[in-house]
Amino acid sequence: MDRSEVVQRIVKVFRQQGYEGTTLSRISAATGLGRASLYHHFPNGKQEMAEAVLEYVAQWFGENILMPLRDQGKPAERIELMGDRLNQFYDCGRYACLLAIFALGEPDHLFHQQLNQMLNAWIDSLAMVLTEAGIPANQARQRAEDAVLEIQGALVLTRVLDSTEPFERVLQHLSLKLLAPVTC
Amino acid sequence: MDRSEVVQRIVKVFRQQGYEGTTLSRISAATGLGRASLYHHFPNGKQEMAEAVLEYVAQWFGENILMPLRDQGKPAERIELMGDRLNQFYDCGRYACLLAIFALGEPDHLFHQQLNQMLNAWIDSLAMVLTEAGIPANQARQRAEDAVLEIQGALVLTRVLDSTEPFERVLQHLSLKLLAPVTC
DNA sequence: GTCTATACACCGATAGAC
DNA sequence: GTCTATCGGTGTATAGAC
Repeated sequence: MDRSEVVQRIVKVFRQQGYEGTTLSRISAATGLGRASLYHHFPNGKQEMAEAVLEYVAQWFGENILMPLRDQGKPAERIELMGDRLNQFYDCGRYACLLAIFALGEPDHLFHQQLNQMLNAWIDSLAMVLTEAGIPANQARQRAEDAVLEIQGALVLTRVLDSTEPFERVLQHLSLKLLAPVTC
Repeated sequence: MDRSEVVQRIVKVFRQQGYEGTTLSRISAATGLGRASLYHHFPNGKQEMAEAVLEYVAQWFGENILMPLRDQGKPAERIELMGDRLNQFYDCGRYACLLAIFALGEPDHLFHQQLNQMLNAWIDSLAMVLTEAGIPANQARQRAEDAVLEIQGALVLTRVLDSTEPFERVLQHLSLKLLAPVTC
């Protein structure tokens, strides 16, 4: 089991338990590594594990969500691809979003700035696709923000209502809503 | 300081710190009561405090959000009123939603069923207003769910982006979107 | 009701043998 | 690298005086 596999298992714990709810015991159980081994791989302890988690997710997100958005191909297809990847990433909405989880606690939380940048990068990439599709810049930004907003909201509803329906519905209508002709 | 005031201060702690992040020390600091005093008021400790918090919020929510929705008056006005109350409740989106916070952890969390009921009650009440306004039942339910979804998403974005803009924007467009004429 | 004192478990983290 | 053993600190929870 290499480091990437270990980090992926830790990601799972943080996503399920939140930052405060994630304990070394749970991480130990999830990875099969003892406490001391964990400190061998992550000398700075829990915080370093959280940083590794965030780094892994940021990289995955960049490769699987942002890059396809900036890639070639029809706008609609790129957005559909993002939807597929999101569906995979969030397991039909059953997994919570680390952005939302790590944003809890004090507003000046450890990772706040990093989270802010990630979210903005996502919105920006999405907006760029829309401007490419001929949507005015301010409208594009707005719609992109709305799309991310709906995805985040859908994740909450999916968890609380115990149904993947909201998440799947939002994904289904993503490209249609985003690329709808400008009316006003 | 009566019990209600104490509970309100505890609510604040849970909303800011989440369930796991809320410690008796923080509650003690927020209320001015020592550990032992807290156990006098809530013999079952932290869990009972969380239950009291949820009960308080459920009651506030019922009186300030659900009742007005079921009340008399034009649908648009009732929805606007809900928006005002939400704006007050979430402090322009700066406060997180307890529904989302308490939904973390295992899917079969302590409060899951209660959260589920609260969210469903909200969606149902909203859908009822829409059917009253002449919107077909299935469409009404869908739109109501969408509205709650957008509010939850806006809370996440407002936190992470450090701007109340998304939340305020969502509230502003609530009644227009909900009561828009059916097109299909 | 609130205080001091305290019990006990678990937290994150470290040391040292292997 | 992983183990056992252990540290100091903090968590929840209680007991008993006032």
